Amino acid sequence: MFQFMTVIKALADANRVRILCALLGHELCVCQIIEMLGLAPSTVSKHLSILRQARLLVDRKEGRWMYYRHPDRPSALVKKVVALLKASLADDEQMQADRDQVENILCIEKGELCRTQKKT
Amino acid sequence: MFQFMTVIKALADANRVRILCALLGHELCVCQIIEMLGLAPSTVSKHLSILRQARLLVDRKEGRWMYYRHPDRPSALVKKVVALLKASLADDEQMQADRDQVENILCIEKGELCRTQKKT
DNA sequence: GCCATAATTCGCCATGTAACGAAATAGGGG
DNA sequence: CCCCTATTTCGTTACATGGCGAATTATGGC
Repeated sequence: MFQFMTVIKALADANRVRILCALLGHELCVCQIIEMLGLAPSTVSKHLSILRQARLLVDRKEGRWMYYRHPDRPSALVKKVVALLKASLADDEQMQADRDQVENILCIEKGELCRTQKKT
Repeated sequence: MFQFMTVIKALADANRVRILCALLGHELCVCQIIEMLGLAPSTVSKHLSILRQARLLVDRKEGRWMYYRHPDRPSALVKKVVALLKASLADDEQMQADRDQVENILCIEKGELCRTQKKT
């Protein structure tokens, strides 16, 4: 029950759902997720930590950059939840827009991306 | 997205999940749900209204009594969510305890049940 | 029609949560 | 070895949510 509620509560925020969907195809660096959501780094970091605690995501450190992705061997619950996400939001307008934006973000060099974020 | 978030947020409370699980086999009267949860009538009524708005439950009025149950023709999303509930919480301790208690509650005559609640 | 009562709505309070900016942490490059 | 910078942690604020009791609504029995 506790584990179930942890996972559901992690899903109970639209920005966290957007993160999960954006990571469906590939892993992303934190600064790329920040760019997609348009939120403060501290806010995004908190969201990622909640998703990590629920075992919905895992992280990987590479130098100064931190990457997040879906776990390689997810629990049965996580697997079902992700399947639910895919089935329910595949055609969602917001998710489509996010996918498009991530395409653009992936074209920007990461150093460049972070420098831009500091200014705005 | 909005609909998805409505359903997930409705699930993001342990007492509402308990209600959904308790209603898996049969419909229940509000006073019976109140008895199972041990919460104030107004609180339970609010929870039920949230579940109804998310289309996770439907209600049926019979005289002074209001019955809640799972919808007869649930949406694809609701169907999947309920399947997830069943799969994830079938062996849950709390859910088992609730099932047992509902068994007992069903033995009490509803008028009697409501009278008992007014006193305590 | 009036009273009793099951349920809901309303108003309030306490707690939880999402957002931000500032400060701290960790890793690479000079 | 020190600095620069990507990320996290901390402290604060505003708002959402869950809980209760009182008042309201709706229905059946007298």
